[in-house]
Amino acid sequence: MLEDIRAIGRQHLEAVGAASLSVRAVARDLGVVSSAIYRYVRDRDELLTLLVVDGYDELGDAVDRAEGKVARTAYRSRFLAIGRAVRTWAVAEPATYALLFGSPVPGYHAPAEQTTGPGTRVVRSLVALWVEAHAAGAVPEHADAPLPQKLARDVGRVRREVGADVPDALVVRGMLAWAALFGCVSFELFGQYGPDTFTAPAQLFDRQLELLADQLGLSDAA
Amino acid sequence: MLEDIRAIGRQHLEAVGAASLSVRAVARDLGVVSSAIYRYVRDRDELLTLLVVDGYDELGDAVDRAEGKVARTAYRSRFLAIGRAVRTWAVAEPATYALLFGSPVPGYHAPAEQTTGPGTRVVRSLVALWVEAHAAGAVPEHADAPLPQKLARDVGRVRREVGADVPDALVVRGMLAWAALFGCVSFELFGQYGPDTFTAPAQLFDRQLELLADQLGLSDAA
DNA sequence: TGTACATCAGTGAACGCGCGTTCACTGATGTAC
DNA sequence: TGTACATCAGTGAACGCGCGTTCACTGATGTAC
Repeated sequence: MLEDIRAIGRQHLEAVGAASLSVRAVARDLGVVSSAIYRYVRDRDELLTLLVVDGYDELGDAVDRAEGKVARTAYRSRFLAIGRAVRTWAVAEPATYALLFGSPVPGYHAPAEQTTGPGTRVVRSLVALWVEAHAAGAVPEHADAPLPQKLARDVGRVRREVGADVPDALVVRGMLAWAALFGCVSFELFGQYGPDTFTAPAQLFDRQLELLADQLGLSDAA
Repeated sequence: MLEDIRAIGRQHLEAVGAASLSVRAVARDLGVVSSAIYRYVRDRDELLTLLVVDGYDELGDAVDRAEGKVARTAYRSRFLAIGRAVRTWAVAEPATYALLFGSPVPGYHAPAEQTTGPGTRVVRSLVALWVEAHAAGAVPEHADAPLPQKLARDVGRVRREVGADVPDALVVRGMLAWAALFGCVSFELFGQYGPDTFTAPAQLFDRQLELLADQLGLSDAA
């Protein structure tokens, strides 16, 4: 039943968007009276949380699966695999992607306890990849200028939080790659390129990914 | 009056988001009966369009102003100025930014005639910058692999549309920089970095911009 | 095998709400003579 | 200066709608003896 709610919630997300997602409409499509939903879900917000967590997990699974097909030490290929998996999943589930990475839903605040775990799977995969690549010497030492004080402190905190023992420059370049990766996906999905501009968006994205890998200096062999 | 509608519409956008923007609520805050709005605006959709166009224009103005303070031939600085102006405006107007660059509003389709002009101002500024920089030799010839066929055709069409006589590699790198720039802004504004992660997001963004400029090989002097 | 009972998924009516949009209207303002 | 008229911004009632949430309820299912 919860499974059905999730599935139909997804469909409605696709049809009307998160802000207009309605308990009653989901119930209707479930063939059940609207109040019945409240047996499974406290709130409209909890329904949204369900979809958020579900989405993050699906994305995380897709990324793990794609990454699993590549040799652990093929760092550059792993990065490309992760990126492509993100895009592929996003194209298949645009509404859920929008829920996770688009504009925040006004009035809804994802509960951190349920959400941060699944919500950080992709970035944790990326961090693990960079840490391993750095340890293996598959990423060069970047001669970037030292960071301004505040940023250095922030980056230090981030490094400690994720337990990543890599240089500042790599953290910053990693964050750029991460944000840029999702930026490319969002641009495509949210229609920023305009209609009919790209007949082969996957090819464009692939190139963008390669450039991001270049920017990190990521190579496959150690 | 239209001016007041715009201003209050903006406030509501901030408060409740585009999907829940309501003609009645705007009228209420205007101190006017709800039907009065229809004297100025055909539709709820036209109200949204008003805000979209207004937002694009404000952003475009901000970008132009920032770019104007930098010497035309200081290509790298011009790029940084554009990027910073985008972020600054977005931070000041997060809801309008979300309307323009976040998830599409379900059920609303921006009318191309009114929207594409203002909506492409930033990217046209970027393209102009790259074309000039390339002509001046302030951007290197990138030794990127040739594009796959479909992408090459797409890129060719884009180049023709915008009248930019630059190599394929620069077009692709430019599109990455464009998407990445907005990706960084969206990540910050949409809360992807998590709360309290960056005390100095502007410094992070600045670094990301520099890296994007590096990736293009943009330099100031010709 | 048969009865008594508890559980609990789903019902249906009701609450109070805000929404977009229409329509005939009022009444102040400004123009023409 | 004074009157007649047109314009048109704003009114207020009404339409039909869907929403989230509550609450006492029904009735099938499963368990205990």
